[in-house]
Amino acid sequence: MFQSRTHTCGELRIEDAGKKVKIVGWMENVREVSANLAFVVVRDFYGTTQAVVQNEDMMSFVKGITRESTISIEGEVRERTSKNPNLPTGDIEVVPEKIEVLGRCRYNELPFQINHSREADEATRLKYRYLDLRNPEVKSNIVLRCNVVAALRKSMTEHGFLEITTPILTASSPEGARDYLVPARNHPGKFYALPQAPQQFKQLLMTSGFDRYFQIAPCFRDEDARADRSPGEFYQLDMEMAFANQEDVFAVLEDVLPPIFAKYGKYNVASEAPFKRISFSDSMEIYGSDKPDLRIDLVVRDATELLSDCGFEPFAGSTVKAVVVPDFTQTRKFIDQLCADVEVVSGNKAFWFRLDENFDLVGGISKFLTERKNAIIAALDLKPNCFVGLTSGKKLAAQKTAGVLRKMLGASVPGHMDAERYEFCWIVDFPMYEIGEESGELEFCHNPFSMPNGGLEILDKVEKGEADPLAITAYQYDLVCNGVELSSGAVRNHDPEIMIKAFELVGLGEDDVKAKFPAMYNAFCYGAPPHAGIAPGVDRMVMLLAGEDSIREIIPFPMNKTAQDLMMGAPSAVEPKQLRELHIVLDVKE
RNA sequence: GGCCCAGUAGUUCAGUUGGUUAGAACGCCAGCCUGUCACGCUGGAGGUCGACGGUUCGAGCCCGUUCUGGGUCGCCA
Repeated sequence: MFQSRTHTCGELRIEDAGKKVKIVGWMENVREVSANLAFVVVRDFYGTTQAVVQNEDMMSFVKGITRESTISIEGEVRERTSKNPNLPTGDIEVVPEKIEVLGRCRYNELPFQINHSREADEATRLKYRYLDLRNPEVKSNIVLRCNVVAALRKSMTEHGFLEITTPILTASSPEGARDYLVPARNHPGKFYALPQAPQQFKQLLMTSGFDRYFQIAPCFRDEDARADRSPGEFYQLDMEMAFANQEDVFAVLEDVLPPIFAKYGKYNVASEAPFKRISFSDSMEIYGSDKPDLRIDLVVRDATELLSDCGFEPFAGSTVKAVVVPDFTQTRKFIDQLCADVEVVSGNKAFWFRLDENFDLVGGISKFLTERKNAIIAALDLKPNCFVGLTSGKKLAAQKTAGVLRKMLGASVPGHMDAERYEFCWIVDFPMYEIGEESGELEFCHNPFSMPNGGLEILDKVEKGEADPLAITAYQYDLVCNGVELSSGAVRNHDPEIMIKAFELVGLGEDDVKAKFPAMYNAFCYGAPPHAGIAPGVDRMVMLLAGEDSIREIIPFPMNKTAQDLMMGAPSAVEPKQLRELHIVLDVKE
């Protein structure tokens, strides 16, 4: 039987000298200094400890052990004659009396070197994720994730929220993303769906009288991945509050998140309550994005009236946006690269000019501007050595391109970004409706569950032609941190009458509401509380805190971009018998 | 589905205008080394240059197709 260790590989100190100990772990390295002197490095979850081998029998035994085998070492702790101040255990070493191999690593060569696994090819890392995770650097992100989740749970519970789990096998939802479907063996031809979010369940909990709900909820969406979006599955800190409005929800997260960000984040400064509130339309106008990075002090200015008729062809009849950077000393090469990068990311061109130290407009498109030089200087408030980046196009395209330009300038021109902090803001007053690009018809902008600002009254006005449906905003909000959309939430529409009216405006009716959301509609007909909620993405939160650029770095067993688990071999073919039981006939084209 | 980037030793990469036997570092193997800690020194093994086709006297390099991976747009109530 395996006898337990007395100490971990991270805890022995100079005070332990003289003690008989047993340590266990992975044999990370053997430094063979001579024929009868070698240093063996043992690594476990907690750290590394050095053992020193000084007799020839033990030397030859150690030489026969492959790296990354698990071993146990029993012996005496002693003070090192040459200490290593860079290691917590660097003052001591273990002199082994007995070394035992617990689990032999059968390979001399690993797919990658454990301590350099982050440099290895990503597909290889994912296939051998259990080895990748042996790397303390990789492991630390998972530990961080555990700590953050535990802190979120604790804080939410302290705020009076109950953690309630909701079904994983549920009904397919007609709106939103593509569902993951699960065939129902006992119901031929029918399917469960994995939840895209516990949205309807949490709203039902509100109608059942649970006042404050939360859940670290797994969510499943069959959509394509991104660097910050894991394919298939992800986790949300899902929460909902009864008899609550937008500000009530804001107050909870403004209380819960900053201490956790400050404690566990790579940067230990987080904005405090209240977070800045920015309307969707202001955010698009000032920052060129609905997820502004407020660490950047640059803003987007409107220059349509000033420049659209200046004679420069791309500006004619277009919206023109400007980003002004004072004290600009970057080279022409830098500017050309910047414009090229903006075009790659946004798909639209960026233009520029400068005001030099002699008060002359120079570079870029300046020759189109000389006639109205004074007006431009006054309107954009230009000082010598100002750089002006310009974008144009339809309003939304000009805004978004300017947003990309702003972000790149902020990140690359020194002095415009205080990067080492977490800067939160709320984006509020999202439009309720939009004209669908494909259909050309009025459609819900986000989801149909949100309460319109103005309630039944404003919807009635739209119906009578007295109000513009595109001007209606919803009590719908995003939480943004450092340019990352952490969360969407809303005050929900709990009134069946308003719900039906909201649907009628997009050409649907009561029957559609009942058909699409039967449980919620019926439940709301039995007396529902006004309620509101939000669901910050746990993965993205941890990614921000860890300072990682890829979401896969903070997920224990991530899938690759095409939603495959290379380690487990998922998705995989199944036995014909399984398919028969599920009443499934495959129709796969080669 | 569109676009961009990458694919050369176990790993990370270099490879000039198309020209002899495709290199380096780390890792691996062997030897040396009595205080290493990214130990050091010497030597060695290790390659379907992602695949297929084309151009050429000659292709890792040029052209075409394709596969794989990543990024991005679409998509993500």
